[in-house]
Amino acid sequence: MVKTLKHDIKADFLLERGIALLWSKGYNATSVNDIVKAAEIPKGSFYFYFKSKEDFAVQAIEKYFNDQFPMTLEVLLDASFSPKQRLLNFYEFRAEYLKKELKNKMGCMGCNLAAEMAEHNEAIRTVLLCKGNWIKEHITAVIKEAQEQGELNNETKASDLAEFMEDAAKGAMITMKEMDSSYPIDNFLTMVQRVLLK
Amino acid sequence: MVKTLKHDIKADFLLERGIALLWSKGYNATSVNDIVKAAEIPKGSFYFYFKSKEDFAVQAIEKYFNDQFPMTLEVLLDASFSPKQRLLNFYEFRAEYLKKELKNKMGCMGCNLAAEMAEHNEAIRTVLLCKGNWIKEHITAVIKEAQEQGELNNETKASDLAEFMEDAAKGAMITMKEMDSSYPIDNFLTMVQRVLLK
DNA sequence: GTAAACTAGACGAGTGGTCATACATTTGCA
DNA sequence: TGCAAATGTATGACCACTCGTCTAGTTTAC
Repeated sequence: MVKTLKHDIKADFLLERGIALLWSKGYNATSVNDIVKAAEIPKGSFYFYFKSKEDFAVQAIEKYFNDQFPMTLEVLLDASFSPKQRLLNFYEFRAEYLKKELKNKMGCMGCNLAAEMAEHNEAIRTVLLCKGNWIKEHITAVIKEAQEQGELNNETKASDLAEFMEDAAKGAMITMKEMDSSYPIDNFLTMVQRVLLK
Repeated sequence: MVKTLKHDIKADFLLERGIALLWSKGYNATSVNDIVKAAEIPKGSFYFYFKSKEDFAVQAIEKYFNDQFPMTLEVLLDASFSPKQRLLNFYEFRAEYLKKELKNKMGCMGCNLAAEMAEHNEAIRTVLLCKGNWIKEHITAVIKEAQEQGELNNETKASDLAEFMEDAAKGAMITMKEMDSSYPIDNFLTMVQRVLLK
């Protein structure tokens, strides 16, 4: 089977519909039936486009990060702001998105799937790890810039600070779901502004 | 059905066996079959002890927190240390447990289940929220003590700091699973010591 | 003898995945 | 240029199995 353009366009459409389900319900609660119903294709077609449900999930995670992150990356790299201000803008932008678009409900798909699947599925763990590192590298680079310019002290290694902020954001997103409130992410943002990037 | 002592003991035993499964595999990947096999009881008996799988999960979460937290609470309230030192001991104790007992693999059951279930199951969301608040209240109280004694500055509201540290810990536990490494929780601990509780 | 404690087994619905078959489009060659 | 062969795309019935739940019944204890 050779991958044609048409094939890729339709596979991408299935991924788009499936991401919404995986994001909200997780891996095990999303069935292949759910996905084909959401995409309005017959069941049999699913296995023409994807090797397995696991293969679908791996590709869905890749697409999720490739589609979502560049939008926030623009904010992180916007040359009209100083490095430190770009970091603050970046986290504020993401917090607004979580609150407005997702209504405190869905959090981050990567984080949800990591909690559910990382221990028992190597393929999914690996792609999540890879995409997470990609994001942290970008954040680390901007922290380094800010440190070099004296905007931030360099008591903390840039990559450690990036890791800590990303982890704190993950936790806040989970508690948002638990509380059904924006308080955890608002609190995270305040702490980033007042303590971590002061 | 009247709840006898014998009944409760056996139900508790089922919960104990089930917690190990829920903790590691999550709600949807743990079947009633898995639970009765692990507890070596006939399948039919499950519904003698529990109303439903959801009811089982709610009780399992309650037992999980009631069994796990008191152990760490002792560290948090140990009168032979100052409030600030107790907070540091508390997080260090938990980090050691995650690394040694759980080998970076399983994280916190509450956090895992929140990520998987909070959006779609009110009963589970509610019990997780309630138990999470219970823990945060204890932490908040010790932070307040430390602030009153001048060990910590009171720029940050005690409950906000407690929330932030708990969220950061949750995120670190998820990344631990993702990376299969203790780095995120070690990094969390360092940041708590050097930045948050300095 | 009787009530409470317990359980076997089956229910219907759903699971991820397969496959023979059909139609559509592109290709190679006469 | 014509047309068959090859390839790409689409389909839903069907597989063996598992799911959570329940009823009808057996076993146990007093």
